[in-house]
Order: sequence, then structure tokens, then C-alpha cells
Amino acid sequence: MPKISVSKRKERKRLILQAALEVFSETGYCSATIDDIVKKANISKGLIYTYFKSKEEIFLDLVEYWQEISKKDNKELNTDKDLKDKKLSEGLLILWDSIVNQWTSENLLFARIQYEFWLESSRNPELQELMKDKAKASLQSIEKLINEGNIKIEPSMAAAFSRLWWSQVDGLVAYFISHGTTPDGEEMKRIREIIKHMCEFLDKTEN
Amino acid sequence: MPKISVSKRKERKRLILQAALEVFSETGYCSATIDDIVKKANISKGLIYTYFKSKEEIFLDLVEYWQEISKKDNKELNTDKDLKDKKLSEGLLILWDSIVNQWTSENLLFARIQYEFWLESSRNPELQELMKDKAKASLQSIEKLINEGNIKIEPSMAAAFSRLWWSQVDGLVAYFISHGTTPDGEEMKRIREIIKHMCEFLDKTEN
Amino acid sequence: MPKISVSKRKERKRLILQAALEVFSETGYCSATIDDIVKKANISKGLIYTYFKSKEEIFLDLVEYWQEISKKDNKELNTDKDLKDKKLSEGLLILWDSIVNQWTSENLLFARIQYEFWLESSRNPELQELMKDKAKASLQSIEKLINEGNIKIEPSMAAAFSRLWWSQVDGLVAYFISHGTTPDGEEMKRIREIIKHMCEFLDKTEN
Amino acid sequence: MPKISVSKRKERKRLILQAALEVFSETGYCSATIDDIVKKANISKGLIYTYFKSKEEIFLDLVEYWQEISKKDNKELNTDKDLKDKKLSEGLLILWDSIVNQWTSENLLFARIQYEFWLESSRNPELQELMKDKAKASLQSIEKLINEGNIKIEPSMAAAFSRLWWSQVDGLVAYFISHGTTPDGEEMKRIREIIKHMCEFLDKTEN
DNA sequence: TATGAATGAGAATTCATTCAT
DNA sequence: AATGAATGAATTCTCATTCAT
Repeated sequence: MPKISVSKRKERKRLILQAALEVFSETGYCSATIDDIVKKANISKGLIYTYFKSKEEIFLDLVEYWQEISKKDNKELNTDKDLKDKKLSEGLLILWDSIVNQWTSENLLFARIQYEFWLESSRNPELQELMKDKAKASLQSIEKLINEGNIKIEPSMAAAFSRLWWSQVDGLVAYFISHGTTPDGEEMKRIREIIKHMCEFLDKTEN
Repeated sequence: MPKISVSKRKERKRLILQAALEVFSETGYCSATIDDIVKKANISKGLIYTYFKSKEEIFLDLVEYWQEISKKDNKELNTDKDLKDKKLSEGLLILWDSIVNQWTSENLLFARIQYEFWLESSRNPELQELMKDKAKASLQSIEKLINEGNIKIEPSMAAAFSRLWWSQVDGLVAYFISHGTTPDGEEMKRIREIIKHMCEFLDKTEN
Repeated sequence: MPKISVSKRKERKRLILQAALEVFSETGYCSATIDDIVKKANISKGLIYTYFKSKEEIFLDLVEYWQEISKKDNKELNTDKDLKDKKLSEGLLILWDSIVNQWTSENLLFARIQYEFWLESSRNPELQELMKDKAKASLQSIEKLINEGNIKIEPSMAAAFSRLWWSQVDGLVAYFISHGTTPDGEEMKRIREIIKHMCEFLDKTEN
Repeated sequence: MPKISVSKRKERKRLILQAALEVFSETGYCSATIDDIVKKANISKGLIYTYFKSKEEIFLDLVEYWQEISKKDNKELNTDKDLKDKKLSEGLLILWDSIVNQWTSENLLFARIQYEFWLESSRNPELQELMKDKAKASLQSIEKLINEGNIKIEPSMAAAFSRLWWSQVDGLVAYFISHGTTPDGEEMKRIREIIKHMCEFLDKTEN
């Protein structure tokens, strides 16, 4: 019989993870201190060690938290039920628009932590596995969209398209991170045109 | 009056920067220690402080060093004099091929340091300026290629295309970093097809 | 008005002290944690502080508990009513045998805590007083045995003998602690022979 | 080419170990802090970690240092060349006297660290091995004395005697530790008499 | 009473930087 | 110039003790 309920505890764990997400994103995993996190989470230094047994465990658990949040965000994107009735390229463009719309300054935090994870995963096999899973899920969401369309695309081509699609997105995110801002509206419009053209590749590639 | 010649000193500075590049890339800026660097550079701990006044200065100076090396690499790519006589989309594809060919495991080092810089630059305005310059130069190299072609493309569209082009590249690099490997050959072929299609956008977009 | 009866409380206090004895003996006073103790005593962390006001107090109170247990053990030894009718040296040997028989692995616990106390008492005057009392009682039990015998021994010689007698015992206990085992049976037999000889010293030393 | 010579380094290592010996003896291994040691050794906190990689390593290395010192002390005892010409019991008494004479308050430090080691060795197998070796050497020094005498004693009896001899010594040391003082002179004299009697056991036990 | 969550002072260890040689 | 020993501030983590329930 725990003194605080299981749900309270879970709630607080999320609170700490959210604080950790912000701190790690702002400062970087290694530079960030436990002090920073507990201060942001408004708890004492000792308490955090009843939730996580080390700084590294916070980081690793954070991946899962981040994935949950991302999944939720993506679900919001995908629940647009009309997507399936549109031409495939139109559906992809709608998705693209909603992703781009996420790139607000609050989401810079999210963008950074992803790259933080990617960099770390290149040195930490455990993390790498986690990140591969996440990547696979993202890829599959596009593949699914493609495969569910009216046009029959070869699966391997759908996979390649999906990879390239996310590469564009991730590359623009990298720009967003390093410059602190997205390309201006005019430029984004033109980029969208090219993306549109790229998506139309699928319309023509019927298997 | 220095006891070693100016050129010797420059030479050694580069040696240290190369060591730092490797160490920072392998370990990350914050986790890396001065000891790691001096050991790799084969110099004493005290000596490095006659070249750089702090760890941060090494990191900042490294950007310039890294840019030089990158530029040299890019020059090798661009010296293909025939590019201009080809169709624009073909020229871009050739460039793409040569970039992709660089992604060997030795170059993972380079890929990682770039993202290390990008992440840091999002927290360090001085670094951000440096990275913006570098990005601009990369963008312009594509824009120039486009503008020098036979087809007249609106400059702003050339810029947007260039941005998207590099986003793809950077996104694939991110994949390379996080997965430790590039997509397999078959997939890269298919990606190339889509890239080709995307480049052909330009052929049709005469101003 | 206490919610649990005084006797229940005493009973539980002993329970805690027994747990503390085991934990302190296994881990050492300083290394042992309150958590270890409450876990072994099956009570909550908060509760222990209603019985003892600090870790140190537990340790100090433990001395008394340990002395009680020891006394009980010794009583069992001394209740051999025939001792007095034997020759003094024989009586001492019988006592020696019964002490040696106690040195089983379960009693390693007891042996260790004694030395734990002794070491601490060399730094803590309060503890030192407690331990001196205990030592005195042990000494006197032998002195009494000697003085009650038929042979008249000078009191100061009885005291000296008693001291040496316990020194042997304590020294063998130290061996037991540090080696995790007593000398083997054959060796103990030979040691006993020498002890016997030593005890015979008294038979000849009539005042 | 080290900046300080190998011998200077060794010298300082001994200095640190001496400081550690004092601190661990005064405070106990677990309670003692690195700060205490570096303060006593008059060095900075960081420096000690260039000599030892952890507090535990200091403790373990200390065993060796302590054994060296003890060996030196024992050598001084044993170099008494006349021992061999005396009766065995007389030789043992002379040795006993010189050991007892060591028990001055400066040597309380030494006495305590020995018991500190013994207690710890009951929890740490690595340490236990080291301490067993030391014990064996001590035992053998007495056995050798016995075996080199004119009287032929059965080896196993020599071993048992040696064990008991040291038990007495160690038990008196335990008294010394816990009481902070040795028994008074008069008592020691009487103890000596009994010891003498015990040693005479050997004179009569010719094989 | 009883619980165990919460606190924060304190300990070990690391490492950028300085300094004596 | 060059070395690497020396420093000590900063960081992670532990745990005795307190406190709200």
C-alpha cells in the first residue's frame, strides 16, 4: 500500500520526464545536470532517485516518453479520415502540411531531443535499438498510406519513398534546429511545390 | 620570438584540431575530455592551452577546420567540369551520387560532428553564425549549379530547391548516424530514382 | 496513552535490535543503512524513529541487548553445577569446551558484533564504558570460578589469569572472524592441551 | 619522463598511505572521508586520485603498506640473535616482552587498523586472502623459533602452540583497543608468569 | 501509531585549467 | 616551448532524518 497512489506516481514520473526532456533538449544530455532537472520538476534531488536510478536511466526512459508523445502527435495527423479518398500525392501533401505546421518554437524542444537521441544512439547500442524501432514505425506510417491508396506501388518502392520523405522532413528539422527558425513562408511554399512534384512520382509509378 | 616556426605551429594546430574532431565526434563535445584530445594528438596537456584558451575555443575553432576540409571535399565533387554540359537534372544526380559515395564508415566521423555542431549551434549564437555561413555556402553551390544551367530558373525557386536538396541529404545523413549504416544498395537505387524525378522538376520549371 | 501495550512495544524493540544486530554484524555499523534494518525487522522506516532517535542510538542500545543475550548464553555455560566439585583446571577446561562449541557459523554474527563494538568503543567513550562493564563481568565470572575452588589463589593472580584466559578466547575469535572458520579439529585438540597446561598453573599456584 | 621522479612518487604514495592508515584507524574505513585523508596528507583532493583509483583501492593498498611496516617491526624483534641459545621458553618470553613493549599509545593506531582489516576481511574475500597470508607469516615466525630450538617438537604441536600464542597476543591487543590502555604493570607481570608457564609446556613436550 | 515519500547535507569522483619546473 | 603534476569547483548519487497523511 504505497503512500501515494500508483497513478499519482505515474503522473509525477511523467512530470519529471517532461522536465528532463526540456532540460536535455535545452542543454544537451551530458551538459545537463540532475540539479537542473529537479529544479524544473520542482522536486528535491533525492526524490528523483526514487524514480530513476541514474541520470542515464532518465535519458533512456525519456526515449519511451518522447515516443509516446510523438505517437500521439502523429495520431492527430493521421486521423484525418479524408486522406484515403484523395489522390495519394494529395494525401501526402496534407500530411506534409500538418507536419510543417508543428514546427513552432515550442516544438524546437522536440526536434532537438530527437537529434540528441540520434547522436547518442550512434554511441549507445541500447539506445540505437530503441531509435530504430521508432524510425521503423514512422516509415511504416507513410508506407501504409501509400499502400492503402488506389494506386498499386511496389512495396520496396513504397519503402524507399517513405525513407526519402522522412529524410526531407528530418533534414528540414535539422535546419530548424541549427538556424533556430524554419525557412520563411515564401520559401516553404516553393519547397512544398517541389514536394508535391515528388509525391506525384508515386501517382505515375503504378506497379 | 617563438621557439618553433609559425608554420610548424600552424601545422600542429591542425594536428590538434584533427584529433579534436575525431574525439568530439566519437564521444560528443561535452563527454570528450582534454585528456582524450591530447592523447590522440600526442602532445602534453599543458601544451594544448598555448594553442587554445579553453575547451570551448577548440570546439569553435574546429568549425573552421571542419569547414575547410568539407570545402576541399566539395571541391573535389564540383571539379567535374562536364556537369555544365549535362541536363541540369543529370548534373544534380551526378553530384548526388558523389555525395552518397562519401558515406563510408570513415565519414561517419564527419557526419556526426556536423550534427554535433548543429545541436550546439542551437544553444550558442556565435556557433550558429558560423554554421549559417557554412549552410549558405552549401546552398549556393547548388544554386550556382542551377543558375549556370541552360534552363532559367527563378532564383527563389533555385534557393528553395537547393534547400530541399540538402534537406534530403542531411536527413539521410541523420539516418546514417543513428543507424550506423546507410540504407542498402537496392533501396538507395530506388531513392535515387525518386531524387531523379525530383530534379526533373527543374527541367520543367523554366522561368 | 500508547496505542500498543508497553510489553508489545518492548517486544518489538527487541525485534528491531535483533535485526540491527544482524545487519550491523553483516555489514558493519557505518555501511549498514536504516533501510537494511527496517527491511529485516519488517517495519516501516518512520516507525523505527519512534523507538530510537538515531542510528547511533540503535547501535548504543544494541550493546545492552547483546550483553543480555551473551549473559544468557554464559549462564547456560555456568549452570553446570558440577564445576565446583572438579579440580579447578578441569572446571576451566569444561568451560573452555563449551565456549569453543559455540563457535558455529551462526555465531560468527555474534563474534563480529563484539569486535565492531570494541573498535567503535575506542572512538566513543560512552560505548567504551559500556564495554568495560561487560568485560569486567566476563573477567569476574572466571575469577569467581577460581576463587570458589578449593585452591586459594591470590586475587590479583586470579584476575591476571582471567584476563589471559579471555585474551586467548578473544584472539581465537578474531581468527574465527578474519578467516571465517575456526582452526580445524586436530589443531583445536592440541590447543586444548596447551590450555589445559596453562590452567594447571593455577593448581600449583596455591597462595 | 615523469615530471616528478619515480622515487618521489613512491615516497609520496607512502605519505598518503600513512595518512590513510591514521585516518582509517582513527575513524574506521567507512566513516573516514577522502577529505580527511588528503587534509592529513596535505595534498589536494584531485591528486589522490592520480595515486589510487578509489577509496577502496587505498584501503586495499594499505594492507600491503601495513604489512611492510609490521614486517619491519617484527624483524627488529627477531634479530635478537641470542634467542637461539636460550631455552625455548625463555626465547619466547623475550619475544613476548618485546611485543608487549610495542603497545604504546602511538601503536594503538596499528592495533586498530589490524582489527579494521580483520573485520572487513570477513566481508571481503580479496582482503581475506591478504590477511590470511599475513597471519600465516606470523604463525610461521613462532613455529620457526620453536623448530630451531634444541627441543624437538612435533610440527603440528608447534603450529597449535603458535596459534595460541598469537591468540593471546591478539586478545590482549583487543583489550588494548577497547580499553584504550593495556592492563597495568602489575597485572602484566602476572600475565607474564602465566605465559612463562605456558611456554614451559614446550620444554616438556619433547617429541 | 504507522507509513513511506520527501528532503538535503555530505561523500566520492572527475576534469578543465593552472603552474612550477 | 613543453611537461604533466596539482588544484578545486562541480557533479552524481546516497542515506539519515523528517513530515504529511
